[in-house]
Amino acid sequence: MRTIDLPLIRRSRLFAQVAEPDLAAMLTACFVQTLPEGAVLCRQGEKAEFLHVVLSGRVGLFGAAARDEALVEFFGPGDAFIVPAVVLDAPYLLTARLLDEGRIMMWPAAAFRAQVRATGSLAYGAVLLLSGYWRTLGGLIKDLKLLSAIERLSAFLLALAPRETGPVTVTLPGGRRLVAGRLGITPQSLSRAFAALRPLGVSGGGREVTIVEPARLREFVGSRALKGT
Amino acid sequence: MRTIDLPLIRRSRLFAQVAEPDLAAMLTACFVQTLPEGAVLCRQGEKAEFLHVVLSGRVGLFGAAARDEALVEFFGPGDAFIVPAVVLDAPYLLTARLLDEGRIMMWPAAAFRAQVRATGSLAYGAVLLLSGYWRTLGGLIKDLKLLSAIERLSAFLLALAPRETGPVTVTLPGGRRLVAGRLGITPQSLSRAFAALRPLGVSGGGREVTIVEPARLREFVGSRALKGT
DNA sequence: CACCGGGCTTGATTCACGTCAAGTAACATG
DNA sequence: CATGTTACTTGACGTGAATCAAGCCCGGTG
Repeated sequence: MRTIDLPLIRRSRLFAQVAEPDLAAMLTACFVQTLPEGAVLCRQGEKAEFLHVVLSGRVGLFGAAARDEALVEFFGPGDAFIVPAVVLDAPYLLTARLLDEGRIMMWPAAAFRAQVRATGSLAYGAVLLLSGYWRTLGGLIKDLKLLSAIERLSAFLLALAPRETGPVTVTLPGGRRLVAGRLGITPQSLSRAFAALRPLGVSGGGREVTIVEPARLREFVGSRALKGT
Repeated sequence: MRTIDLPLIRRSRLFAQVAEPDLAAMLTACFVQTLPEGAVLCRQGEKAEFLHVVLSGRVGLFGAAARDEALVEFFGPGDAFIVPAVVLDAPYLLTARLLDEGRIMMWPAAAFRAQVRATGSLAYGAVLLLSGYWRTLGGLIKDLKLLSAIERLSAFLLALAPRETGPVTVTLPGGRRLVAGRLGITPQSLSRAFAALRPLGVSGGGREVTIVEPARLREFVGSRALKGT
């Protein structure tokens, strides 16, 4: 555990309410690893052994099936994922893989379970974290069931853009292949979706995409999709 | 609050770890309502005002879009839903509607937020509850992205069936329209999906469906879809 | 009994997206 | 400089599911 990691750990929502001495005590059981891109942190079907907290880099959660796999969600610094598998002491539902090189804090499952049960402030942090994730997944399901591929891409781009009216340039979180997985479509379809959005002022080179007029895009997806919200 | 409700409340995972005197104190802020089928408990986009705990009946969470809406998940007795919106003090992401007549406990949002922050055992219960829900949604997304409609129906039926080998009769949680929404397809497609499964030993009258040989169905969905789990 | 309305099924057609297959561009490697 | 290699785009074609449109079955009502 390097001292350089501490501020990153502190910043996680999981620890926001934990008092300083408690935090120090908790972390004695943990260790930090630097891992390369592509490293697998946990595998679908295996028993939960560690809670992982992302300190740097990004992690993707994948669901595997016969031939292909789908990205379910991804996480960045400050996120603690697979909390559910750990607290319920259940097998991992998904496979986690590093999308970049990154530093990951490992927290032995049994120790974490005991801490959550014993420390109210940690449990509260977990509630906040899980609440955010639940909303993310709920929104994802809504999108998958109700929106077309093009609409989902629009919504995705808008979510990436800061709430502005002028032209914005957003950076895609990874290659197009990854984005396609997140949207639940193939890379080819993603390409077509980008082409379909070009007339609406979405010009995309490589990993950078600029939206000429977010309002227009917002109106497009809004009119076709969301009523409330 | 009727005394008849207490055992139901106790049974909820949310309160599993809460000591008896604490529980009594918490419940002073709550009240219980009997509501008819179709009653709307909360509406997408509105600010969270109550946490709802289902005591009897079933509740569906729907996402609304321009013309249609999709069922995201449903809940039964013991479930406390929209915890995330309440603890984050954020607008509801989804609309909740009663699928049957049912008794619902209402817990004012501010009071619940304060209790979760103050009472570790309640926060721990919330962590368990949310963990379960996260896994449900994660599985749902995996299914939506990787499985065909027929495969999703198979998996859904198998999840309803007790872990048996012999012929099983399962009861659908509501009309076919509802099931179709849950699976992310139209009622017509559901009908066709049932027809497609008939050769595999799935005979469906009305709301009861009997599976002649669960193992065969399991093999069907397994071979085509899930590798690990 | 005739009548009607809602839920389920079935058929014909349409459409979105996946699949297969080239083709292009950027970059590293021999 | 030729050559992979990888990432992205584009086109042609097939398919799964939505849509449109009847029919069917069943319970309620006059």
